[in-house]
Amino acid sequence: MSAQRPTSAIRKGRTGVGAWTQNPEGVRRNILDVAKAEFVEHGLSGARINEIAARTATSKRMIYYYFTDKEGLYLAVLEDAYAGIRGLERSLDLAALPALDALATLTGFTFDYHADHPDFVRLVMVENIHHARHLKLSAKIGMLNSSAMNVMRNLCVRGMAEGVFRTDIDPVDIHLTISALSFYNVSNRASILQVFGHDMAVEAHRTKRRASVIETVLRFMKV
Amino acid sequence: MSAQRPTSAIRKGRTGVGAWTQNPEGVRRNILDVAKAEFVEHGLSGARINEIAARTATSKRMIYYYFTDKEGLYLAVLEDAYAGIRGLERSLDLAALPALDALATLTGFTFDYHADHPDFVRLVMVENIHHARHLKLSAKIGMLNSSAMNVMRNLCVRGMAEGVFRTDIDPVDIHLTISALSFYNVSNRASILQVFGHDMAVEAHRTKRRASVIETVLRFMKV
DNA sequence: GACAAATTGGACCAGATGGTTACTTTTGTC
DNA sequence: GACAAAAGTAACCATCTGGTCCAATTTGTC
Repeated sequence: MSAQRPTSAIRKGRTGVGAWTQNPEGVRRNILDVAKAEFVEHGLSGARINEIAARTATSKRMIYYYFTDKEGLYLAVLEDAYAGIRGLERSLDLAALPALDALATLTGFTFDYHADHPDFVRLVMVENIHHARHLKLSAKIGMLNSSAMNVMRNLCVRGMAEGVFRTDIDPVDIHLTISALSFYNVSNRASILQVFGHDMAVEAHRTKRRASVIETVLRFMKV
Repeated sequence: MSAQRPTSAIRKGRTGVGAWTQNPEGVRRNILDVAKAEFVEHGLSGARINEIAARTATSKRMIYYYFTDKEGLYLAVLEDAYAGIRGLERSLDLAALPALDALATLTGFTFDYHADHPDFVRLVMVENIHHARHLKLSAKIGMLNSSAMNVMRNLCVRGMAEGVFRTDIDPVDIHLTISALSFYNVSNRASILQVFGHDMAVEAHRTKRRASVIETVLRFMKV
């Protein structure tokens, strides 16, 4: 969320004995949080290093000390954001549910994750504006994301075996559908509000939309 | 599309009698085309006025002459892009078709429009990054967009009357679904490619996805 | 031919921007 | 206590950036 003061170290503008504590992780974290907020708000080109430095509990010096340059900082923010989503699907334990319930759960979860993490959505938007150049660059992010597809693939196989899913379904296709329906409300919130006067962040709208998305996915998959 | 030379006027770097012709519309158009390409590629903050000027058949001087400043230029580009989509739905003559066919046609059309106009999609992304601040500002764009919703509303009423649509459907909801499923493939093309190795711009993928989207919408709407 | 609009050319500018340098001090650990 | 890593301070820099100004010429129209 918003940048919090590191638990130790860094009391800006103070020098002398006992003025600060070594806390590399804390400083990194602090910079990362502030930078994320800036990149989310203004995009990669729009974000200002000086501004980030100013909002930080530390200094511009430390940004370059830890992240080399603007691109390095942005990449670190991106990787940090992706780190948050990975493995989350696994915590769902879909295997315990009948395929149809599992699909509904997975869809609802995906919808919620996007709605609850607009920052992540906006970073992905920014990244797409830049043709996913940094995603391409990041070894870290690369492998971790096929896990989501594996979950989907397994679920499809099981649902077909149970006889509750159509057998001509492509896992990639249904994954795209779920992502699209979860992503769009958040990514295009501003233009939807402007054009239709409909704010997707309003609790009632969100709840209704959530149900509708699940319904859409289930109807598509059912035999 | 890409910036074309104006039909008359402007042969860069030439002076003297007969060197150029007055052509306000041509010059405006030329600037607009170049600017659009730049904003689409780099976003609002990332686009460089100097770069735009250089790619233009005319000069930076003329950009400010016609568009006042960067924001003015961007707004003009945005309005121009929206002007392209307006009224297009009306040319479909959905009324001539049974409601189900009309819905399939409208969905396919929306899908195609997005796929064929990635520039438009990217401008909308950029605009959303900026919280649709300029959309808000533009009187021009404001009114024109409710037309799409009217088309949808009429179709819904008719489909329900025909007894082929569910009666508990919200026109806004189905419109969002169609938009989301049309928008996402284009807006997130780069990250989809990166994460799944699946290029939505490949003809075969696009065709398959198109059919799937229509199927999704129809299944959702059918009684 | 007068006059406004269109167009050209290019120098110029102040402030912002990403990034660097140089140097010092403090901390933590062995 | 030695030493490297962590942190701080603050000035500095080259370049870029959006934007302006000046000064002139050409066109089209009435």
